[in-house]
Amino acid sequence: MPELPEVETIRRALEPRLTGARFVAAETHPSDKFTDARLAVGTTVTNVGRRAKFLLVGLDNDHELVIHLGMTGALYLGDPLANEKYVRASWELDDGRTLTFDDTRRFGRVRYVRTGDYSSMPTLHNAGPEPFDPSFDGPHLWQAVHNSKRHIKTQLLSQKPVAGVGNIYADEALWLAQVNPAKRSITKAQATMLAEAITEVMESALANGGTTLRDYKNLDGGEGSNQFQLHCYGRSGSQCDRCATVLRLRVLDARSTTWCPQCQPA
DNA sequence: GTGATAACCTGCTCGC
DNA sequence: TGCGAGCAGGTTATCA
Repeated sequence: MPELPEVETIRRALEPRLTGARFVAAETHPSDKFTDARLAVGTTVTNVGRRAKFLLVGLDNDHELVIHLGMTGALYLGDPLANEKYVRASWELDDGRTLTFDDTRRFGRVRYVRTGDYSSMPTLHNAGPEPFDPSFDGPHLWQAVHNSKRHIKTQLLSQKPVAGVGNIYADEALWLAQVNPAKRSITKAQATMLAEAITEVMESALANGGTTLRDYKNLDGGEGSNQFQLHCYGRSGSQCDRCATVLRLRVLDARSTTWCPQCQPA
């Protein structure tokens, strides 16, 4: 499930290889989620950026392709995929290569928008600061969450306090900051610890090339290695690395959530 | 405006 | 072995 570190890993690999290439043809799945991909035909890629979990492919006509990988999306650049069963969009480039968007569950999407106009994508439009942005710190996080009555984890997943956090890194950051995911209010001190934890787990995951649990693949089809560094997510029933208490699992706002009842008291 | 919930999807796991 | 149910989860739409 690509979150910020996974999308950024893909972006870093994609930008030098795709910039300057021209889209000469495109084919898509008939779903409205993907048909925008055809609108890029005839344009040239000027840059590849990222905001939150969205890839932003800049084009030379003042437009962008906005690509969200959803749960199972992956991009490949090179020859067309041998197995086209789950190909949702593919672009033929002027140098003979093919950019392929493969997405088994079809949770991903492709949009063609004016550069910077994300009004049709509310999550992107309203996304908070990046975790590596100097403006993201404890005071900002506390200010963003302290008036809400929602669970702190649910607020993180909303992308509004900070961009790019998904279920894996939300669990990891809350564990690192020793904050219970079901809390509906946190102190300023906890907000500072949580902001630092979010930045730390994101930096670590990025350095490890992302987390591959099931579906995530980088641009070359390889896997990340951050799954070997996880302390909390997916480890329910195992002992906490900090206090040896058995980690618990619950469903919080329809999201599986792992936490340590000792380190992260309610 | 805010919060809660359903829908979208399909491969995988588990129990019978 | 085969079948069905349940689960995984990011974003959007809808309703209260």
